[in-house]
Amino acid sequence: MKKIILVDGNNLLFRSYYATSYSGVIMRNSKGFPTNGLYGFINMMNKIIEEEKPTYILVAFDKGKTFRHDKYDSYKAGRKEMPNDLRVQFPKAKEVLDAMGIKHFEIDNYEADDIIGTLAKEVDLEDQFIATIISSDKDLLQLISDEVDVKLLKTKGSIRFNKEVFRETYKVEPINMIDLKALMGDSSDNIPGVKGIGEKTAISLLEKYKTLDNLYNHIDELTPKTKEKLISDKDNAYMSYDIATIYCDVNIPFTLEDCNYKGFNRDKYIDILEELEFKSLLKKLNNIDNLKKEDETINNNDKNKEVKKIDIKDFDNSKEYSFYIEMDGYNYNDSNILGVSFTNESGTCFIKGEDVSNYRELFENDIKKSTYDVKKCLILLNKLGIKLNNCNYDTMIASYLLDYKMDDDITTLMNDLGIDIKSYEDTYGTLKRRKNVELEESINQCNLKSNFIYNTKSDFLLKIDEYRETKLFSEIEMPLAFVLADMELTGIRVDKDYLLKLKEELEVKIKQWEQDIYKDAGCTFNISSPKQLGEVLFVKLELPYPKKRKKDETNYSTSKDILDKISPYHSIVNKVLEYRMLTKLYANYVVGLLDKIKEDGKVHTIFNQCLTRTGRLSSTEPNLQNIPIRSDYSRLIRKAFIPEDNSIIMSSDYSQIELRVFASLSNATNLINAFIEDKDIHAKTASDIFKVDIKDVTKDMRRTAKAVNFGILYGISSFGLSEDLKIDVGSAKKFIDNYLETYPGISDYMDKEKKEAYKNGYVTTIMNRRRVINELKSSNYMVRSGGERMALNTPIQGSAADILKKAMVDLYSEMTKRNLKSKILIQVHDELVLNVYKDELEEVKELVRDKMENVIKLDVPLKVDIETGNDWYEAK
DNA sequence: CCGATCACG
DNA sequence: ACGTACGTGATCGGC
Repeated sequence: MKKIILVDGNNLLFRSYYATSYSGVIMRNSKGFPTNGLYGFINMMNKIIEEEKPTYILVAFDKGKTFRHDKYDSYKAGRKEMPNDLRVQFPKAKEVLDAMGIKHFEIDNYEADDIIGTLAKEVDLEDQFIATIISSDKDLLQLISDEVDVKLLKTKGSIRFNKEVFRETYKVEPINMIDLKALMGDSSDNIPGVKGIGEKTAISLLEKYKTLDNLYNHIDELTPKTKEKLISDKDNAYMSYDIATIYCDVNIPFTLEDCNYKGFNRDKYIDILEELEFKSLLKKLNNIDNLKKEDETINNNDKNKEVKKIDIKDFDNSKEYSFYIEMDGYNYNDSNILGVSFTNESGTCFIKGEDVSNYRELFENDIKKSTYDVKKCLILLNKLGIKLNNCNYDTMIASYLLDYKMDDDITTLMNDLGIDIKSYEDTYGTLKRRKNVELEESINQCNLKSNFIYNTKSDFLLKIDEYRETKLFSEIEMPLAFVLADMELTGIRVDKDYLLKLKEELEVKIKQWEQDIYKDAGCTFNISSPKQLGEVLFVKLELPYPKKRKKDETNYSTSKDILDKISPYHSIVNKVLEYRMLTKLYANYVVGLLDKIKEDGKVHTIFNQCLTRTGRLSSTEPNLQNIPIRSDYSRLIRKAFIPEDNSIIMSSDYSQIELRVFASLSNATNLINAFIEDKDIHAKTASDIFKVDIKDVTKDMRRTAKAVNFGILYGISSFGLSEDLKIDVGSAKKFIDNYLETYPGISDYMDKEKKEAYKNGYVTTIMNRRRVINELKSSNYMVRSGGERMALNTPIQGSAADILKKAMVDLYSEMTKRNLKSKILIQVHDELVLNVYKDELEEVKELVRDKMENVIKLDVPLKVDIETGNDWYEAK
């Protein structure tokens, strides 16, 4: 049996284009030719060839709009014109295919679908071939048959649909995909479908009635609502049916046999890659060559050519090595070790999770080690009572500092560097649907990962050095991972009874508000649904909508600032606001938090050290960085966070750290002096810009000045400030101009910062943390100005993050050295929360102040405010 | 699964 | 003439 791969070329190029040009940033070669679509396209074609190993392959393209659709003007009108930057990439794509030795075809007035459909039918009719169709368009699923399956591309990975899988998913035959699309529509293809009918409803309808025609024949059996929808959109349904139907009768001037694939024209392929300047692809090509050479000497039957497998008995643990721990879940707090691979210069070996305890020596000895996500390792090993010594290199942290595209799955980085390996999710399945994985595959992947860590270490370290981030890496981020691991393991105690009491109290209050709101509205509805709420407020109660609505906008925004504006017109509005606050508190901070309390009566958050673009940490499960404080009632949640026995909670937060950093970076003398004199900075700013004595600054003036100060940190715009202060743009602009006149140097600083960012393509913080800002290259004004604001804000937010991170490392190291029982528990961007034993109170307080205030020497002093209490509420 | 909303710095 | 502040995470409704 011969297998032919049918690829939807338009679909592939479209996808790649939009996948890599988000925010309007277009990747180009040095001649300005747009290449973003092609990059993904070529990668995808390579992946197809590797995975499918086709002997027959064809890529189909659209040519002109299909005449069948001409009668539907509205359909045509709704289809967006192809951006020019994308259009010009099509001819190149075809050149690439020629160089790759892949046949491609297009024909006047037909779409790629139709060509694929015709060939799929041909495959059905003869008995030499079977076919696999590759696209992300579900429409093509209608072509599935005994001989034809579809590999449906998803954002992450792909799903292979054959008849059985299709039936299981959609409960109908593949050909009824057309009926399905007729009902549910497809926004990406401008197929309207029937309004108000989504995938779920459409499937359940077709499960019973099979086809669109039959459904309309039995329309009286349906619920009144559905019936009405179907009747009012009948024309659209049938038009959608027409559009979704793939035409399978194209005149094709070649045979399936003509699609034989014989491999690349290497020289031509390299030429094109060079022209497009796809260095990583060229490098990959090179690597493959090298691998092939190595392959013959090392291992000639294994798929993972570069790994030299050795037995654990033969592993020499006296020389530097890397290790990779594969776990059995997604969150290391609820997972265990599945297996570990170790790599040194002589090869890679693997041990199973259940054997790890027998090899504790491999973690606890003094030999230099490397890994990926050392914090994860520390916590997984801790469950087995195993320590980790001398692990001073973490590929995750290194790649984060080098601003690679990465996440907590090492395979993202590996793929990015051209190594072919399935993602964790592709291998082990999703949290809900786990896959059975052969031990062999697990071992191979784990080996590859460990091998990768070992082999890339020196390159990464060199690059870190080149970026002048060595100090940041070795003295801040690496040690910080150990601090964070300790904080996560320690956890924070939560008063469960208190939360349960609050829960009951909230349930009563929420019910009361609910009834009250229904009474005001004259009907019951889901208050939490912005759609229904908008309907009640602005249609039923006819409250004035205070904002211009864009045409074709169907929903009213019911956000807080809108509701604040209309609250004078009806008593219901404030009730809704109150209801919102209470339900938020209930779901997010009472029930949500209760769910996260472990058997030890504590919550153990996970701090993500390698996520934010600015260098800050983030916190999840639960997020302890957004516990309420701004409103009196909500902040009562903080009473639930309590100390250990014989301890108190201590909170130490930097006063105005970002503004201080900004003053220092921008060299604004007036601002610097204000901090040196330890003045109320917002009041001082107010007195400066309103030109009044500081004693005469009113509350309102101070509030305005505060907003301007914040605006400066965010990369101010007069519009943004006017929104925040609810004043007109003209006055906002005046405030800003005034500010910039009052503090000379700031304007120059911001210009300089932007210029540097444009020149380099990135910005840096005081510790040389780097953020690449591709938005600056955009031709889109909005995207570009967004980039400028990032360029202005990142050095400030990022430097402040650097400072607290270093303070944490310094503080932790001293606390450990002194053998203190007290612990750092939480970091909230400019604040540390500690559990402090009463007998250590004075010592810790002094230590915290010293380490935080003297962590770095700036042109302005750093200042912390320290509070203590019997819970987090009191310590503020 | 995404957008809206809102919690924090 | 653009349509707007920087950085996060959790929950909900509605497809």
